[in-house]
Amino acid sequence: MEKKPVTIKEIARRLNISVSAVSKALHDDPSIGLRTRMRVKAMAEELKYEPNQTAIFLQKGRTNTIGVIVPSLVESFFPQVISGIEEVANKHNYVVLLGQSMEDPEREQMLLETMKKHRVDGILISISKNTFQYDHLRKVKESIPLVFFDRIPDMKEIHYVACNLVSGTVQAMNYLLQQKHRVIGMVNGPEKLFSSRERLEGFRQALSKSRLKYDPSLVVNSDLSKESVIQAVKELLANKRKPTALIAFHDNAAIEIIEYLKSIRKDKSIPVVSFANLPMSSHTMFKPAASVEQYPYLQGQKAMEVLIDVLNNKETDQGANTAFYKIILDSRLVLLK
Amino acid sequence: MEKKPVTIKEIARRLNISVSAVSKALHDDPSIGLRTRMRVKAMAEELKYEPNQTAIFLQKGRTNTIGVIVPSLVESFFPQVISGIEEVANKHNYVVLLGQSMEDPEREQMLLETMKKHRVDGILISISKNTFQYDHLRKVKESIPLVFFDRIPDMKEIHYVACNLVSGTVQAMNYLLQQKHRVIGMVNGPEKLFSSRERLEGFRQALSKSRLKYDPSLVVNSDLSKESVIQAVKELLANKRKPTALIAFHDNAAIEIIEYLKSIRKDKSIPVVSFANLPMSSHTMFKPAASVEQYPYLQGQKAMEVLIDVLNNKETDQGANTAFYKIILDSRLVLLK
DNA sequence: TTGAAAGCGCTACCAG
DNA sequence: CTGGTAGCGCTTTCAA
Repeated sequence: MEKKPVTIKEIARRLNISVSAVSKALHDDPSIGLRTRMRVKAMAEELKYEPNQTAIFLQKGRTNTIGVIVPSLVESFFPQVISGIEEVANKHNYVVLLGQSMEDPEREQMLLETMKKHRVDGILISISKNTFQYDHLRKVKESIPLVFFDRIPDMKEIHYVACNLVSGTVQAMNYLLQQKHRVIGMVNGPEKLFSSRERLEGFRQALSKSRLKYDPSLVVNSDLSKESVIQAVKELLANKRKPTALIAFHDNAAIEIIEYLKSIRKDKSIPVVSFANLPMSSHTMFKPAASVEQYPYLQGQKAMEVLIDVLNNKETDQGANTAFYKIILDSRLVLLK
Repeated sequence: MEKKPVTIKEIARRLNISVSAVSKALHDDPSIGLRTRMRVKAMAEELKYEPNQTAIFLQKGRTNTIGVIVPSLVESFFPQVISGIEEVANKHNYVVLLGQSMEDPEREQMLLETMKKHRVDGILISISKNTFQYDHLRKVKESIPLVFFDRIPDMKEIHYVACNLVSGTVQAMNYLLQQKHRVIGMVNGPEKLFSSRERLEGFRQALSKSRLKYDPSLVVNSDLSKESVIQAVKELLANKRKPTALIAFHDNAAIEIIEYLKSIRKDKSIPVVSFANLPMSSHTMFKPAASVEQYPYLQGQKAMEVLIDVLNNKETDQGANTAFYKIILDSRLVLLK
């Protein structure tokens, strides 16, 4: 099941020419005579020669490999992002090294280091929801181009692509406000998460545009576990101003919330709007009334494009590059039939 | 954002010793005096030396990287397999190069070749549902250890791990037979798919054990697209012996089927049993009555373990290894509440 | 038009 | 205990 691979040297030996000639011939270097070029190609073909990439990697100092770190593939948002990444990566001759952090900052750090060791040319990462300390990210950023997507750390001087959740949240709020809801509650994510803060910002903006006042007790943070989400709902329902509509952090949370509301027979009265992390085609029971689409596939494509750009500029520029990509896609509220 | 990396040679130069001494010191080679070993380590630390894996890869002839090819990450079965793979891969210091074939045999071939170029140590693959021609697989198998999982090609002399779908199908049938169904229809997958044939086999075995005769017109193949699945259902319902229960190829198909049956108001009368490819926790409307669990995570773990074994034996054995792993996990029918 | 040689960074073998 | 030295397979000047 294994054969010793043919090398350029072997071809040279058989043809009684030098390795450098072979190398050049294989690359169609004009300085090599057509005749020998042909002979080399023929021999390469015959011997089924395949260049040893690892040697080329060493020589070129690049691996044509990019690392992708996601919190978890189980959240179906990320497979879609990865598909987008893969599409443009392959088109540009890059290959994808995958790692799941499992929402564990230590694993995240370990993955970053492993990928660095493997000399990936760049890394695309969506940080774990428990990552609040960014030293490991900063450290890696010193030596490898990093592009963040979807879950962005609160750092300066980084490249990232994400959805504009502020406007998404505003849209979600407006939808509910239009339906005459005046007391809207929000089950948010971890307080330190960038995207949680964006949601909060949208929440406040929408209220102020409608000349309603912001009541902090109507926004409850959760760690997105089922228990914590339901706990948050309980708190909201116990509020003196009881909300008549809810905004959930994402579809998974929304589903838990709706299931819970149904179980306590509040389903009819309280619509829930959320942020998409599921392919909403799936015929879910406990479906939210509307969801903010975040275009995972597009995010993946964009992130990879950014990385490729950074990689290309790195070759050209000498060091001190101070331009950082901040690509912000517009999210869009989708009503679910 | 980029620094020129420290090499072993640099450390040697600064310490006025040889590179080989440094290399050995770093590896705690006992032949190096404690004193110099310490000095080397200290210097390495100070300079933040990190070994260049690509050089080591070239030298060692292995990359500690394994390729994983799945049809698509969107089918949530595969992310779970990958998680299993990743778990044991990381434990053994391997890293995962990912590729999605998108059910396209040409892309599948392209991915195999790319991974081969990148000199992965081995490949885990679940073939696309349109792959009926195995030349590309055979070719790669010549030079790189291949382990198949879940979707197995009809080839000799391969390693694979899969679920025993025959017994799973028998269980599913028995479940329906116990409920006094005597005319059971099956919406199967592509005829050439190994797993389709296993389902068919289970279908027939169950019937014969119950002393019922097998009626070929009650099994209809589909390509698993929504249209094709619904077409299959229509055919079955139009059969002279109209089935009173159905077995679907997998949950996705089951959902389409149930949705269709509801739309034509047959829902109550026809239970549907399927094979799990969804995390069934998801609160689906149109849920099948029962589903055959296929343990994706476990399959991933086992497949990776097999590969590691093959890899280790390869080092030891000289060529002619004739033992092939065929790991068959038992599937189990799970009733959905 | 071709070849020799240096070197990418590291390991390993063999003398001292 | 330590240091040359010879590669791993390939690219790339620089001479010839």
